[in-house]
Amino acid sequence: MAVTLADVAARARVSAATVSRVLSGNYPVAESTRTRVLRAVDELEYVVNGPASALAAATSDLVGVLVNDIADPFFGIIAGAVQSEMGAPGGGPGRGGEKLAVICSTGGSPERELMYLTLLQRQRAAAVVLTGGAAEQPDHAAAVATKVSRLAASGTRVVLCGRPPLEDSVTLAFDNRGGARRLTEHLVTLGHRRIGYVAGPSERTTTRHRLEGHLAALAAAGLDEDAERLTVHGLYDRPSGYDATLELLRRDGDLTAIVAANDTIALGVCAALRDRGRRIPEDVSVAGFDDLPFSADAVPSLTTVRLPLHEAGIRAGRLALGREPQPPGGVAMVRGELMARASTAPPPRG
Amino acid sequence: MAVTLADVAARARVSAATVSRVLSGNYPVAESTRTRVLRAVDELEYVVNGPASALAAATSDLVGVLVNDIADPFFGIIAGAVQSEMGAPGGGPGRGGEKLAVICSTGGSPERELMYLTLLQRQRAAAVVLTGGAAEQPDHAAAVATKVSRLAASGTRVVLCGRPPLEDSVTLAFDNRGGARRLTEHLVTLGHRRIGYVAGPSERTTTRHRLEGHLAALAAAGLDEDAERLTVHGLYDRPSGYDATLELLRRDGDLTAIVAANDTIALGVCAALRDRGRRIPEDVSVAGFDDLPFSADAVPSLTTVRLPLHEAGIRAGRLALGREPQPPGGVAMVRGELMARASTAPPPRG
DNA sequence: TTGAAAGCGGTACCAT
DNA sequence: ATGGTACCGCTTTCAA
Repeated sequence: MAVTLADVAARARVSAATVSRVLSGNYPVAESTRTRVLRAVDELEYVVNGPASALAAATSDLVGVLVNDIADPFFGIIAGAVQSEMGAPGGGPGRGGEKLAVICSTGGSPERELMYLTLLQRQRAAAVVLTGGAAEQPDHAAAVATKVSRLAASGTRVVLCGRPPLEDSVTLAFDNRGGARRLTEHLVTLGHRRIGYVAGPSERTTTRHRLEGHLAALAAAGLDEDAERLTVHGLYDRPSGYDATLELLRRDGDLTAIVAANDTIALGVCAALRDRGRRIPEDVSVAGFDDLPFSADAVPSLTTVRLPLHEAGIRAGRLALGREPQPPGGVAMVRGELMARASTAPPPRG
Repeated sequence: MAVTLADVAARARVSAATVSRVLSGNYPVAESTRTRVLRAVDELEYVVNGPASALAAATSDLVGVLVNDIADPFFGIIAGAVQSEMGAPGGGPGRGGEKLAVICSTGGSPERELMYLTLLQRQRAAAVVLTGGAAEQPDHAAAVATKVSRLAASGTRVVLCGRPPLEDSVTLAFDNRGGARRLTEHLVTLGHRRIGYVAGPSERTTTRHRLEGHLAALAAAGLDEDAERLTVHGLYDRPSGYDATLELLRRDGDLTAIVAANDTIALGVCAALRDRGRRIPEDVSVAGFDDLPFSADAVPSLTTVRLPLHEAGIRAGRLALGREPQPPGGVAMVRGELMARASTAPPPRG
């Protein structure tokens, strides 16, 4: 049906083996034959059969990227960066090393995470990048750890991005604890005393780490008495931020600042504050986390921790492709930058 | 190295053929053997070899999804919806029909679009979903059309989503012209006379269609004299919206409304207006397009055309999987809903 | 430098 | 209902 290697070989009057060598380019071939083969490839519009190639070579050029939610720009930026690292231009038939990124949206579900890992194992993926905080249920964590080991054992490189280190893999860890701590410390320095916190789902590592940083800052300032009461958990989405804010205002109408566990939540926080007649930042300061392109518009924050998502994605991609040496200890820490916009600092009322 | 079908067959004391039948589930097998095989699969932690399977069956369970920019929520929503349509839960070893969505970010580049199509052809993808407006350069359009035909010829189903119909494929077309027309008509009805328009890149079909709708509405109201002067082109991103707005204000400082070709642009429009001291919507109304989750926060629009992106993605997925019958004529029109928020209507000054 | 041929791991047709 | 067995298209020794 479709054009095969044999067809090309016949037209170029060489053996299939030679064509294969020309295309993979990792074997010496006479220049004259080489051009002859390439011409045949061109004339026949030959396109390599990926599955056959993967079967014979025991590895495919697929790279899996697991994200919580593909519609969330946070993951979109990382995934896009990973993918951009894969694509060497010039998509001729030759396997110029171009990899294909398979982006899988787990919706935060541990089951789907495992399902996708299995699917990628089935595809004999060259590498897998796992992004986003991990679920903390012990059994699922163990299942994931096992899967990761299986993948690694079958030659799939595994890169963890923004989640706790695991055996048989490299990790790019975000400094969530430190970033969150500096964020709240900054608010405290400005004089805020009643600070609300809108956290993510409690069973995620990212959620816990950011919350720990926040609490550490409060404790250091002796403000941890009300901490628990002024913390509300939700999902990492806008509606949760909205609802959580209403709840916070119910618990303490005199808050002067609200820290959102991420920018998407901060969006909802702002909307709720506006709907309750609070001006931002004159009445209440809002602080965010992450590095979303629209956050500057939507979150007129007093202060923000900007995570270098794009760079992190690029590095994750390089690690996945083995283009970058393993970090010492297998873990590289990625720090967020504290962005304080003093001009929008609100007058603390506390 | 890895566990193979033969291993499972041996352990279950059946032939490889039987194991294959049990796993694909599309052939009668005695219940007793069936359970025996499944147990062996379980005990051996067998995972099908995708490439081998794809080679033998001459089709893979990969579905390609091409988007302009994975970090743009517009495409994220569509891609996520397509993917959710692929994943039947229960990721056991059996090929329960679960497909793997390969999301490819072209960055709007025609070359990369072609490259990814080739890559997907190489993978023998089961289907390909092309989203986003097409480039209008004749040669590229022809190249894409050819590629699509090649793909279709080799058994890959092709679905076009939000782009002009093509041979050998089904199309889900957004009613950009109609939506944009109704948007501007609404502004005109409210009394606006000086309406600016921030368009996307001029070589995209989406851009042209939306602009045509806008111009048609202006022409119908006899307002098309200044239309060209009050139209600025840019990219579909925030910075372009910002810059374009500054340019518009330079050309006519008395605009009472600005229509943005999409919500991302609208974000930039709002930012620029604020930076220039204009209040929204009291001084200037901003209108958007699309259906981004944060647009309600970021774009306090007078009016918006809400495209049902999620539903469109779902339908695209169904069409790609052949779960939905082809629409009559191969083209299904998806209309956007006009969302007018009367309460935020500004007083037209014109 | 090039060719011949043995797999790689399933699938599906043909028997039984 | 099950087994035997040619392929599927490419990669990679091993020879020449």
